[in-house]
Amino acid sequence: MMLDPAEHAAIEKAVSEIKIVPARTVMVEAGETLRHSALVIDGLMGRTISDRDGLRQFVGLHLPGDFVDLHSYALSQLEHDIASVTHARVAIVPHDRIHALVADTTLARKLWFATLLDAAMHRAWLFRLGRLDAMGRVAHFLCETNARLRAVGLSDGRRFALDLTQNDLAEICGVTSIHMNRILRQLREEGLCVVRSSHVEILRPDWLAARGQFDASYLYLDPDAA
Amino acid sequence: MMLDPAEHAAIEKAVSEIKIVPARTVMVEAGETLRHSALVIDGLMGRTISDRDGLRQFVGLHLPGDFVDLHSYALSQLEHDIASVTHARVAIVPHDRIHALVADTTLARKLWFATLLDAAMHRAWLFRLGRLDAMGRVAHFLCETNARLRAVGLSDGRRFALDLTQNDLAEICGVTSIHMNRILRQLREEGLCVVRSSHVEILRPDWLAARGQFDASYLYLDPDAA
DNA sequence: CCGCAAAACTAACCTACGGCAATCTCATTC
DNA sequence: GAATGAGATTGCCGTAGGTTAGTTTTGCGG
Repeated sequence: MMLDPAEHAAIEKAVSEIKIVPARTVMVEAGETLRHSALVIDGLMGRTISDRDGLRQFVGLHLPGDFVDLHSYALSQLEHDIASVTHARVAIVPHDRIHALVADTTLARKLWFATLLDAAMHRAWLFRLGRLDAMGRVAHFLCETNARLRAVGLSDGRRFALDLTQNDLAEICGVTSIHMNRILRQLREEGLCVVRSSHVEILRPDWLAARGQFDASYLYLDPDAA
Repeated sequence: MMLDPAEHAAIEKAVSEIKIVPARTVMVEAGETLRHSALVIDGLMGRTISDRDGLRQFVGLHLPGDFVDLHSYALSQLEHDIASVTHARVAIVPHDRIHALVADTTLARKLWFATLLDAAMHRAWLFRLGRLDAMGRVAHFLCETNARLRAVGLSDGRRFALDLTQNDLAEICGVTSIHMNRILRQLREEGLCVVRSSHVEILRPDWLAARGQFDASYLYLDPDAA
């Protein structure tokens, strides 16, 4: 988000509480009225929408450093759930303190920008679900996650830890977990990418990006993160 | 967006130009550097992402009254195209004038809110593509569009004009136009909904909402728009 | 009123993915 | 180290939706 140190400190000071969220726990349910937002410190948090049978579609995945629901500040209630994927720690920032923060117009713009990045990611996900087949979706997602993790120093560009079950991946990519298993096997057998027990290794990054038609520009990362 | 008259006037005064966009014209291409945003006056505008074969996925559809690319103000370049669907008129608002507008913190918050609504709609679209079958997607989209058009007085709750071809609908719902044709025929034959030559008539709104698992809350419309 | 293009529609065939039903492999706990 | 349970894996079969290759309708300019 390119916050300068002063802004960083200001946000840090606005934190009221550090919350521990056990793995696979719904932290916020759709429709709840919220008076604070959450910032991921470590672990993975997800935003999900459930269908009438309780089957979930992920609409976002949040890594350490991400504001999960900054938008709840302006919306005050959300139309989706917020749940932990892994065990996680989040910093709680009360809305009234955000209100004080955004008195600084520059910071206000940066926070706005952060929510716009989320929206850009939503659009990339729409493309993924609308135009790619199952393997393309997985490829696209892995490229995206690799790029994002790399930007926060959690990937070396080929290998990274990612504590998602095949079922989580399925809920992200809009396929069944059985089919996700088949796709992962294919990727493995073809020597392109190994996704196994919370660890991902991309053997042919260029190929994966082509297969998923991935172009990182929507992440608006620093140019140095080649 | 619930702007008060003064705010409305302020935005109107910020318009530099009214632009006519012929039907099916790309107005802004991904990657272009933008110095203004556009507000739809009449017609339909769409936001699309193309795959490598040029096949498009709609990631948003904008009706009269919508800001199409307000987010370009903070992002300055977009990762998707903006194209007219029908013949349209748009009001151009230069970014430097928006900069002046957002000096008013209240208005800044409302514009932020407007971009958050877009994001909420993206998430609903993600749910649509990720969890619904083709008929569910169409049902969901028609319910959404009906609700949105109703909010601006362009639908009576059952019938409305919608100048989309079957191919447009296909690009919105992530299916082929051939399959879209099959779905529309089914809806017609089962007496649920008639979509024909730029006109939609919903015969059984409740059924359609159930079929598409549609819940309008993500549109954050006034409560009176039952 | 004709000619043309775009859109709507149809049919026959094919495949990617879903659904179901097992089985297998771990890691955890007592 | 047996018991438990979550997750991974596999096979089989059914179907929603894609593909290809048309024909028919609609709307529009001349």
